[in-house]
Amino acid sequence: MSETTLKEIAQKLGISITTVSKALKNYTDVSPKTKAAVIELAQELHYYPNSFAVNLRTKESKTIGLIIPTIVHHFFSNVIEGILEEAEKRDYLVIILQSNEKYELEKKQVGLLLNKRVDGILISLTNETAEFEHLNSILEHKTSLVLFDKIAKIVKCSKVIIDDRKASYNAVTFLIKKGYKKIAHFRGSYTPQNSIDRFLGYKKALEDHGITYDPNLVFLCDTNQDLIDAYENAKKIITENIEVDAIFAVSDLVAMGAMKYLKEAGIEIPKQIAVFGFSNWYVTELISPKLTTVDQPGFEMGLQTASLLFDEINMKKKNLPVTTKTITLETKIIEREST
Amino acid sequence: MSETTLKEIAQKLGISITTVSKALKNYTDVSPKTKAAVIELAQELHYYPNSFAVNLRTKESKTIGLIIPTIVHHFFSNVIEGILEEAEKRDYLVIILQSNEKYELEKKQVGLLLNKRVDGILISLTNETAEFEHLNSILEHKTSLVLFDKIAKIVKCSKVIIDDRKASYNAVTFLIKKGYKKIAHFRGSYTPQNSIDRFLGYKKALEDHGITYDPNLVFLCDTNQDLIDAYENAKKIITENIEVDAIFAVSDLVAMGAMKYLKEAGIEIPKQIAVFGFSNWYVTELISPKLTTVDQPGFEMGLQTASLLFDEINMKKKNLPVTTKTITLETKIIEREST
DNA sequence: TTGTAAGCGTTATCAT
DNA sequence: ATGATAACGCTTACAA
Repeated sequence: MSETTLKEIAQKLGISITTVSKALKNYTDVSPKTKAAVIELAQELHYYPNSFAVNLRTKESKTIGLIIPTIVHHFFSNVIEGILEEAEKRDYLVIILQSNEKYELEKKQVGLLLNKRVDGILISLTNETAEFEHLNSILEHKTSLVLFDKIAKIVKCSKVIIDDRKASYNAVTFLIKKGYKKIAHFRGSYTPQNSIDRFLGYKKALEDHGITYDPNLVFLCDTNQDLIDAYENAKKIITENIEVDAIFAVSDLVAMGAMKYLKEAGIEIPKQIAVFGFSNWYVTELISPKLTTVDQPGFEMGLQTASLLFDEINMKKKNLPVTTKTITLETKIIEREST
Repeated sequence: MSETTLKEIAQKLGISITTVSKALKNYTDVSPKTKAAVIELAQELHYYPNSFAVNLRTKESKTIGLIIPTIVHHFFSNVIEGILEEAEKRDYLVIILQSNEKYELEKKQVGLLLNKRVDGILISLTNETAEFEHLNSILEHKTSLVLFDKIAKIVKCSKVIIDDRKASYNAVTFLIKKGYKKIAHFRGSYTPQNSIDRFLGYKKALEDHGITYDPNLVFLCDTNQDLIDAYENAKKIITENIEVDAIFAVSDLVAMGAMKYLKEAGIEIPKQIAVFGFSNWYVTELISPKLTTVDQPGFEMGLQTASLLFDEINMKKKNLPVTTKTITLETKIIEREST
């Protein structure tokens, strides 16, 4: 049973391929009679267009590519869900690639997607990414590009982000207003902008509220075992008797790593030390004490990112000028028991 | 800057398209001189083949499709990672679709992938899926298919699974050997085979060890809020004073939902009630007490599933007969603090 | 209303 | 060693 083609239908009906094609696409210039006949036979033979041929003709694949640092990650997997939902709505398929936080891999994957001739690309950059020719090459290929969450400001494309600095500023301000004075920060790697911004927000909040910033209260959790880094840093605080009454963590996982040690060491949370996370992973509600955190709208980010991309693809198709925009999503503090 | 084509290179070099094509593909019947010239110019013009045309010619897309119930799920996201890793190794791209546990959606998505003419399809079925024509239609299209984790035994294709019944049997036997006698089971929905098998393993283990099976000790956690179901069921056990000294849960999340209530109610785990999970989600090590669970090798399952598919695709390409196989992955008990 | 024919960019067959 | 030509299956001016 070979695949049915337009040609086959045309032959069986004794008409031209053109007419068959038109009949199936609701062209006005086909008689109702032939149209009906074509449609009937097409259904009978289970005809469906050969997408390879359509792609070649129309020069579009109705497919987009997504490059993401890690899939096994509460925030990113939510973003993926949002992207898939929007793509489904728009009749697009999504090719997903995991860059594994490796710049070289990300670069290679951009190449793969360009080769595949996807209609657009969505990327959240790796922590290593510091050069951007691969992104610019996407633009040069006239392929639409939208960056999200981990972005590069210099690249001239649309972006969807949260205001990490502000979110972090608000979180720390919240702690200060609650009376905490010795607030440590468990920060992420030095390169990604999010991590930098969250640190900056932390610092600014302290300064704005008359607390002198103390670099010794900033602890690095930057390996891919950040959870363990956090555990060790908490241990350091306790064993070295560093004076700390609250910890503001760069992520929920880091917060949980810290809490794990604190609980094991018999430290009461938040009485002795408060802990503040970042992301609002649903697990943070399952642990005790429930973690206070910043809600980072992953699903919504996915939705908006994809939406922006599809809008841009459509504009380009109509030869209309595309303007890049940056959407900043709102975050909010979820107060629970750990602060 | 339009895309470079073979034609363009041929014209610039004053040779035929055929020769250019051959030169770029290491055919033996091209003189070293022209070959060198072609390759040089191709590089200069950043030539890369138009995949749409290649697809049409070769009738393959070097792309596979993956349909999965939920992405935001510790086990499934690990499977995805495994699949992507294997696909990368074999130079394939992966289109991912989320069926959201909806049979109708799964069915539609199979259609989308078939339309897209992917070279193969990977599916973990939804809990609702009870009819299989859509899967058989994949086979009729001569498209390779591999089912994993949530499979349908009747469908004639390769499969990768774990032995849920055995894993569950072993888990419950472990509890019995530890001296627990009133073992409750927090089970999953009635339809999916995994859920049924885990229940059956539970029941068999009791019977084989002289404990009469008591249906009143089986609690259903089947909504998409299974975590909350578990919480409520645990509450029921405590408030209604149901005699239980251990809970064997169908998943880690369900186990955590139960633990959440038990901890809130001041029940000591495992002293008063032990809790046993299923999957070995990394979070189970982060909570206290650390959860005893069954290690379910998600990443490995992804690797094997994809590998099976690619092998099958290759066999088909060579017109060799394909034999379907079922791989059963080993699970093991991870003993921690909750039992 | 219907059909002819060109073209999308490759690959493969068969001559030269 | 090189090239002419057909074919993959579809879309779309343009004719009839």
